[in-house]
Parts: sequence; C-alpha cells; structure tokens
Amino acid sequence: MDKILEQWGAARPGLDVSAMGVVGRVSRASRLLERGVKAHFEEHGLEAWEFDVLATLLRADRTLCMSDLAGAAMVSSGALTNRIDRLVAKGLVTRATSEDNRRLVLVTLTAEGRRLAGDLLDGHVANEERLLSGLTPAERAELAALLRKLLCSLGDTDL
Amino acid sequence: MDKILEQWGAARPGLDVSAMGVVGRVSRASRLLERGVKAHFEEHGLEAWEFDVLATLLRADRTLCMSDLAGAAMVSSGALTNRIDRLVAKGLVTRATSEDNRRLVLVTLTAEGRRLAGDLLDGHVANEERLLSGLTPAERAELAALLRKLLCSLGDTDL
DNA sequence: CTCAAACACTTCAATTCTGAAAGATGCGAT
DNA sequence: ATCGCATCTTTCAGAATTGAAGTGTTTGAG
Repeated sequence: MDKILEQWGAARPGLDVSAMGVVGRVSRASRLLERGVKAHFEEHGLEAWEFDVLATLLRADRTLCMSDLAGAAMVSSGALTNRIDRLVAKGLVTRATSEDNRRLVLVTLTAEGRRLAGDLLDGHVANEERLLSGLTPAERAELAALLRKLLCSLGDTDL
Repeated sequence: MDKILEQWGAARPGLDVSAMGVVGRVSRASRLLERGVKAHFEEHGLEAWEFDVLATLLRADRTLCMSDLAGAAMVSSGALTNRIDRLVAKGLVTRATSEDNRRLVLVTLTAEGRRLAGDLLDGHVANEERLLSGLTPAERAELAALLRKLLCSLGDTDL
C-alpha cells in the first residue's frame, strides 16, 4: 500500500489519501490473513468455512438456526444452506426443524463435529498468533481496539 | 466480535482470544468496508472491481501488464483475463502485446477510461471517508500505521 | 377469526473465482 | 547456438456465491 499511496500523491497531488490508506490496508490484510488461515486448514483436510461453522456452534454452546449461522459467517442464506448440506453429509452437524417455530431449522453439532472442532481449535489459534507475530502484544491490543471502534461505527453485530 | 470473544471465554476458559480478536475484526471490517464501497459504485452503474482496475492504471500513470494488475487486485490471472475482456468491450482500456517482451500483454486506459476513473475518484474518496467517520483523524493514522506494520510482516508487496 | 404481511429456509440461474493445463515467449547454462 | 526451464497469458472445468423466486409458517391488525 505504501507504493500505491505514493503513486496517488504523484498522479493526483492534493488528493487526500488517508482514507484510502486505511481502507486499502484493511482489505489487503484481510486477504492475506485469510490465505494464512486457509492454508492451515487445508493441511488438515478441512475447508476454512467448515471450521468456521463448527466453531460458531462450539462457542455458542447451543443449537443455532440458519439465519444465525449465515449472519455469523456473513454469507447469504443460500450459501449457508449449501454449507450445512455438506456438513450434514459429513456427519458433523444435524438439521432439525424447531418445535417452537416451525420456520426455523436448528443446526446442532454431532459428537464428531464437536470433537473435530475442539481438536483443531488450539492449532488454529496458534496459527493466527503466528500470522500476527510481526506485532507486539501491545500493538495487537491497540489494533483490536481501533478495529473494534470502527466496527461499532459501521454497525457490526455478531449473533 | 465482542460477543464472539465473550462466548469463547465462557466455552473455553483459558483460551487466548487476543489473536482471534484481531484476525476476526480485520476480516469483518474488510467485508463491511467492501460492502460500503460496492454500494457506492453500484449507484454509479459501475462494479467496484472495474473502478479498481481503472484506478490502478490511473495512479500508475502508465501501461501495466496483466500480472501487475492481477497482483494489485489480488486475484488470479484467470480472473484478470476475464475482467480485462469486459473493460475492453466497454471501451475503457486497450490490450496490446508488448514489443519488448512478447509474452506481456499491456493494458492502457482509453481516453474514456481515464475520464471515467478521474470523475469517480473524488466521490470514491469521500465515500471512504464517510465509512471511516467513526474514527478521528489521529485514530485513522494510528490504525494505518499498525496495519502497515502487519502487512509488512505478512510480506505484502504492491506493484 | 381471517388474511395480508413479515419471516425463515430452499432452490435455481447467473456470475465469478480458482487452479490446472496449454500455448507462446524469453533466458541462461552449456 | 540450443535445449531446458521459467515466465506470462489464456482457456477451461469445477466450486462457490449472490439475489431472486418459491414454499411453508407465524404474527398481528382489523
């Protein structure tokens, strides 16, 4: 991003590049971190989104409906139907219509799904720490705090 | 992300969630910012990636080859071939084989492509500033500096 | 009570991306 | 000079996503 901002400075003197510097860096950092996460799961024969769904259910510690999971993963409802189809086929989660509200489809971890997610959790956290190893713990905390404020102002809500 | 980290704290006491807090927030911020950028361009009848390619050429102020553009956009070479196909069809860029190295395909802005990118640039920057309006200028600078360091440690290189 | 509107999910067509294979070109060691 | 390997682009098949349409369910205003 440094070269990019330099180029704008030369090509469009006077253009305020501070916002572009932030948005562009968030975007690039996200893609690079995502690649690092994906590479780690591929080593274990799992897709990153598979772990994502399992981990969401594991930490919620209860069944969740399709909408909850779609919101947590920030994908469309159609995409989530597809993902759950495959996790059910793999025996990692179960689908069941809610008794209370028959519109809801409740997704629950199977014993194997719970075990798998639990087994991979520590390795995943270690991998994320490796990806962030260029920052000191204090810098990570500062970064998290700034992003937290940004997310809040963007109206982010999870589960 | 706050609820998510809370949930991990409850479901897995002792798990170090600091890395997850950073990686997760970068990812969510990126998706939300991307949506905001995309929404702005859709109002002007343009895809975000179209502006992205045009802006890359505009700021470089010279022709670029396919690899350069693919790297800048962080997409595969196949995806870029498809994108340039459509920009050529729209008359916004031209394709030409390099004289110096006949493996290279040089992409150049047409007059219309240059005009379009220039016209949309200020509005785009204003939109990004709006998306970041929850942070003070000092906070944006701090955020940019931390992300810059992170990108550096992740081996990011642009153009 | 009834019916329209809101809601949750699935299905489907269209779009887009990735990764691999293939074709063309350039480069360097021998 | 030449051969082998690397580089650059395109093509293509497979995978995944989005957004809209369709189905079934609930809610609440009248």
